[in-house]
Amino acid sequence: MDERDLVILQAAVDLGTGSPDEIATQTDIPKSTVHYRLNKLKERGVVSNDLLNLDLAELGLDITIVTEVIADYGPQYHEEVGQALTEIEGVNQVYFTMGDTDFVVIAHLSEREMVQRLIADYEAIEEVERTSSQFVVETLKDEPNPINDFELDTLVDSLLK
Amino acid sequence: MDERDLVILQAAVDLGTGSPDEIATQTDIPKSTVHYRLNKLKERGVVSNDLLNLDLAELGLDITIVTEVIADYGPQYHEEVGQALTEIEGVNQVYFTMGDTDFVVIAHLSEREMVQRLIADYEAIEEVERTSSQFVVETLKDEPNPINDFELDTLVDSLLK
DNA sequence: ATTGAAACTTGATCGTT
DNA sequence: AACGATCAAGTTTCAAT
Repeated sequence: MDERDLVILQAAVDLGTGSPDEIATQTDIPKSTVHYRLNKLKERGVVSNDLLNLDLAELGLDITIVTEVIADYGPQYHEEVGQALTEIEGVNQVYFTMGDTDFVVIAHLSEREMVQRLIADYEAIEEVERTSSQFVVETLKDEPNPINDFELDTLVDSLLK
Repeated sequence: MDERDLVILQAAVDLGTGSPDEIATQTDIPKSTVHYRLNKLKERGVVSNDLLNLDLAELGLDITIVTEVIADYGPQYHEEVGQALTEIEGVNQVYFTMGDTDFVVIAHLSEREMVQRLIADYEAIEEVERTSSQFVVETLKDEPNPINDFELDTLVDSLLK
């Protein structure tokens, strides 16, 4: 993995595509070179399926944190707090939930030090009252595409409209 | 959305690709028709980015549940329980965590009734001691690709090796 | 809306450096 | 490993239904 791989991956992520042609245009790297590099990355498993599955560990994002966030001041602040949560670097999923907990937030990080920064960022939001974080020791399943768990025709009633 | 759209989407999901050609071969629908249908689905936002981003609400999977699962019998059962959790229909993410909670599980469902089924499935696992579920009222962020939150060059140290 | 066929664009390969 | 040129394969368009 060198700078050139990074340039290619960055372009792929930005463009949301694994097309050698588009990446080549964006980066000014010849498309046969892009093609060659992408193949290497695929062989190594860093990238698969049109770049939309990335191996997080390979990319250094091997720390996952699940955090429950409780906010003050009632429901009218939820949208604002939620928005602030989504903007924190490393935050991947933000769910606004029913019950005592207000938000469940999942983040992927690259280094131990980022964990402190992350929690600090959560707690720096004015309306945040309390957070409770858990380290993920192992990710046992993380399908990019939830629909993979279903045969679509089991959902047929809600779909045929 | 009709049966034909479903056949096309199912093929796309099964094949893991949005290629009109491959879908046409798999389904025996002419590829220009597949192309036409896929464009309509893209216009409507049901599908994007090579079919790997699907609009869950559009697909009827508009209920999300976050569940904490606590298991008995110590760490030697974790792999087995974790495996069982991943196999439950609708379960999308399974994290094995440190702390009092053993697993965090995220599931996407299409109907209220499925929620009871889901919890029952969790609790039917022999070693599961207790579950605590929360409805997701709103998904504020759910990036399929965690790397989108980062400029790759901020991860450069861990990557350049 | 569907389709077969034509036109076009792109991805994959190859040979040279 | 890089890359320009080439070829194979794919996607997109089009005209007719």
